[in-house]
Amino acid sequence: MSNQEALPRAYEPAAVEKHWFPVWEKSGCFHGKANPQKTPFSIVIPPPNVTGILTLGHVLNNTLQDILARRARMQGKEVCWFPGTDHAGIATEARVVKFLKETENVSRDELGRDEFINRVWQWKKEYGGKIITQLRTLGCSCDWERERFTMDEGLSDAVKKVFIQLYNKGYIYRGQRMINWCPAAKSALSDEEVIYRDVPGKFYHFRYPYADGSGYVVVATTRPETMFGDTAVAVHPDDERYAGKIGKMLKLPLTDREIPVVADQHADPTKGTGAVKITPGHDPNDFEVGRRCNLDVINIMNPDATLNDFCPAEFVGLDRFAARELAVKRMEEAGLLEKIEDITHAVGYSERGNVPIETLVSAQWFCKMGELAKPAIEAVKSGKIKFYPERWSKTYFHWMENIQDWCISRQLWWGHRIPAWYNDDNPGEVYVGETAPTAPGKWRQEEDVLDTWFSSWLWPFSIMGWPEKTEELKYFYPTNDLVTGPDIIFFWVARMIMAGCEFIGEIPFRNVYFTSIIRDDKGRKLSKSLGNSPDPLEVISEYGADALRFSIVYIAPVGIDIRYSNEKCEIGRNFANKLWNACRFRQMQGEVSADFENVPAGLSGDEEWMLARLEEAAKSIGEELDKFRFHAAAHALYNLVWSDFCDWFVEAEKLPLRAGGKEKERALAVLDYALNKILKLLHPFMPFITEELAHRMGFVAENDSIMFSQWPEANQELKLDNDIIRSIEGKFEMVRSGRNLRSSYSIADGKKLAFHIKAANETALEVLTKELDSLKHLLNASEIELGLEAFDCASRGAAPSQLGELGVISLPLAGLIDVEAECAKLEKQLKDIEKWLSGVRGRLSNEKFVNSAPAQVVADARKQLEELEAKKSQTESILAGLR
RNA sequence: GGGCGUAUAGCUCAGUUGGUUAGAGCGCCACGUUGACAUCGUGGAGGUCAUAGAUUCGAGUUCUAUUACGCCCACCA
Repeated sequence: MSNQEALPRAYEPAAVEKHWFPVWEKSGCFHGKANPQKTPFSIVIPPPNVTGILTLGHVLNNTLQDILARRARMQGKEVCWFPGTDHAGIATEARVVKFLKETENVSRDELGRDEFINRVWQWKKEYGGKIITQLRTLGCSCDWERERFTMDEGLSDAVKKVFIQLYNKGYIYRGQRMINWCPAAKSALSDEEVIYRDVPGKFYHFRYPYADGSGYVVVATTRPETMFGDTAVAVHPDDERYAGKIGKMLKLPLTDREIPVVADQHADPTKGTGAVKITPGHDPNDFEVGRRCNLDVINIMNPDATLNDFCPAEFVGLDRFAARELAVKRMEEAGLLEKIEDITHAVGYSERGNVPIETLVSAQWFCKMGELAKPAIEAVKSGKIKFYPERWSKTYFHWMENIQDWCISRQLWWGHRIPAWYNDDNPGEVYVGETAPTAPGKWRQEEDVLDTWFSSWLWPFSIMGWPEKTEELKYFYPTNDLVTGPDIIFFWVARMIMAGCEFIGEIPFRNVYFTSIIRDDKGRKLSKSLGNSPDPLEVISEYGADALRFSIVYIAPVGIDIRYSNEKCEIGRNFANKLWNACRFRQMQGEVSADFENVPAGLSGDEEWMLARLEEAAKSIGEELDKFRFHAAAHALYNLVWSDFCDWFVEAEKLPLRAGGKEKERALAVLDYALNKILKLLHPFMPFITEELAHRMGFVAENDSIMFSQWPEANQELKLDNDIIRSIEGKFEMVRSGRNLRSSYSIADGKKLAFHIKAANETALEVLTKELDSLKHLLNASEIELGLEAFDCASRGAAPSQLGELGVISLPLAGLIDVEAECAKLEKQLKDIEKWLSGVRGRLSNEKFVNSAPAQVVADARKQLEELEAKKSQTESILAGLR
C-alpha cells in the first residue's frame, strides 16, 4: 500500500485487517525469545477451552492483554505472549460424547477407553481450537509459534512429575471421603465446581415409629428419597423431650430395617422436633455424626443418581426425583406423613452438568492444600503479587486461609490419567511413578483422570517447557501480568500461585488484573439460551476488529460489570473513521514532512498548545496503563484525537495551511509530528488501522511495522510556554462565546459576521491582536472590531457574550437583537455571579476558614472574589450599556 | 449467617489525596454539507450526587446507620 494513493472517504476495516495480520505473523513480529540485551515481558493467556468459541469475555480479556503486550513491545522490551488451549476434561468429553451419538450413534462405553480417546483427539484436530483462529481475527499478538495444549506431551509430563512429587511429599493421598458427585458427568467434582442456587423446595415431616410400638418421632427432610440410607435418628443429649429414648430402636418406614435413636450435638433442639434423621452416606454433617456414633455408611445411589438395589424393590432404578415422589406417596399411604412445608433452600448444582449434585462417600484422590497455601498467601500479603482491583485480594485471602483438601480425581477418560498402579496380587499395594511398575505383581493403572485444573495450575511454567530447564523459563519466568476474570480466582489464579511457589520456588506473575464481567444492556448475564450473547466475529465483520476492541475497552467501567450492546461499537467505528479522515485531511495538504519525529522551530501559539495537549495525553495514557486503568487511557486517547486534535487544532491550522510558504511547511510538520505520535499511542488499542495509516502516511518504512516504533513517553525536554498555552485556551473560550451568540440568533455557520471584542486588559488585548486572524477564521467572521473601550451595545444593537478570560465578545445585529431577551440573559448571569459572590464572601469572612484552610485555598478564594467582583461590575456596565 | 461491590443527567459511566459553578459519550432540541469526516460540525437544554445522621471552616468524596440491586463464601436437618 503506497502512500501516494489517496485515502478513501470512509475507513473500510475488513480489507485492512485481512491484509495486516498475515503480514505480522509471517514476519515473526510476535515471536519472543530470550534476549539478554532487552528487558523481558511475558504474559500467559488464560487458556480457553479447546471446545470454546470466541465470546465477548474473551474479546475483552485478550484485547487487554494485547494492549499490554503491544505497548511493552513499543517500549523496547522482549515480549512473549504465550497462547494455548485447555483440554477441559468434562466439557470436552461431554461434547464429544454428544457428537459421537449424533454422527455415529455410538456411546463412549461401546467404543472403549482407548478408542474413545482416539476419537477425542480426532475431534480436537478437526473442530477444536477454533478460538485460536478467532483470536487472530481480533489482532492478538500472541507468539503463535508457541501455541500449547494442556494435553501436549511436555505439559503432560509436567503433570505427572507434579503428581509424583506431591504424592511423595505426602500431600496427595487416596481416601474414602464425602465428595460432590455429578450425576451428569458421573464423576466426582471439587468443591469449587459446585454452585449453590436458591430454589423452591419442600420440607417433608415424617413419622418414624418406635419398633416397640410406643409412638413415633417426627423428623424433617428435604430429601425423602435418601431415607433408605438412614442409619439413625439423632437427638440432642440434653433434649428433655427424648430423655430415656436414646438407644431405643425405630422402624425405618418402607423398609424392614431398624435404626437407633442416638445422642449427638448435631441435633439442634430449637429446630423442629429436635430430632434429625441421619444419612451418613449422603450428607456431610450426617457423615460426621455417623463417625462419632459408629453408624453404617450406606450408599443408596448408582452413579447416575438412580436408586440402587439397596433400596426397596419398587425404588430400585428409579431416578432420585421420581423416587422422592414415590417415597412421599408411600409415606402418606402409611399414615406417616405429618406435613409438607414449602421452603426455599440452597441446592448445589454441578457447574458443567447443570444438575443438582449428590454428596456421597467415595474413594477419591485428594491433595492437601494447607502447606501449599502458606507461601502463596505471603506472596500477595507482601505485595510481590499485586491484584487490580486490590479488593480481590480479600476474596483470595479468605479462601486461602480456609482452604480445604482438593479432590483431584475424576471418573472420566479424557484427561491426564493418574500415574498410580494397584497390585491385584497384593490388594492395598499402590505404586505411583512415571511409568508402570516393574516389580512383580499384577499391576493395574488407576482408571481415573485428574481434574483439568490440575494441569492448568502449572500453565505459567509448563508452557515454557518445565520440567526441562529451558531458556524460556529462565528468561520469561516469572511472567509480568495476568489478565483474567474474577470468577476463576480460586480455580486458577490461587492455584497457579501455589504451584509457582511450590514447584519453581518463585511466583508465576507480578500483577493480576481482574476484568469486568460482560452483561447485556439490561444487565443480564450473557447466555446462549437467552440469545443475548453476540457473536464477536459478526460484530467484527460489521464494525471492524479495532472498533470492537476500542469500544469494549472504552465502555468497560473500573471494577464493575460491563453493559454491552452491539450499538456501542459505533463508538469505536466512528472513532476509527474520524482518525482516518484526520489523516486523509493531512494527506490532501501535500507530502509528509521529512522529519516528523521532531518539532520545528518558531511554533505558533496553536501549535504549542497542541504539543502541550499531546504531552499531557502521553503522560496520562502511560500512567493509566501502568495502573491497569485501560478505560481511562482509552478516554484520554479519544479526547486527544477528537476534541484536541480534530476539533481545535486541525481547524486552527487551516489558516497557516492556506497561507502557504513557510507557515504551511511548519504547520504540516507539526501535524505530522502530532499524527505520528497519536498513531503510536493508539496502536496498542487499534493495531490494524494505526498500522495501515502509519504506512499510508509514510511514518514507517514499507517493511517495518508501527509495532516496533518507540512508545511516546512524556517528553521532558520539550519546553512549552504556559502563558501562550493559557492564552490559546482563552482564545478558544472566546470562539465558543462568539459561536454561542451566532447560535442563539440562529445564524448559519456559513454566514460571515462582524464581531466586536472588548479586551479585558492590556495583556488580553495583545493576545487577541496576535490571534485576530485566527479568531476571524474560527468564528467565520468578516470583521472583528477589537479594543479596550466598552462597546456600546445599545446604540449598535449588539448582543454581548458572557465575560471570559480575555474579554467580552459581542455581535452587532442592528435591528435584529431582542434587547429584552439579552437583558434578561444578563440579569440571570448577574444573579448567578451574586450568588457565588456571596458564597465566597461568606467563606472569607469566616475566621475559621481563613485560619484553618490551606493558604493556597484562601488565596484562591481571594482571587476568586476579586474576579467575581470585576465580573459583576463589568456585567453591570454591559447591562447598563444595553439599556 | 459472614464478606464484597454498586447507587451521580433520560441511558451507560468518569469524578485521583475533602477545596466550593459536578464532567464525558449516547439520546434529546436548534442550526448547518464552502472539499478531512453526516460514521460529521456548531450551539443548547438536562443533576438538591439513594436516604438519614456525624466529622469539618468546607462533603459527590471521610465515618455510622438505613434502603435497593448485584456478586462471593458458609454443612444447617
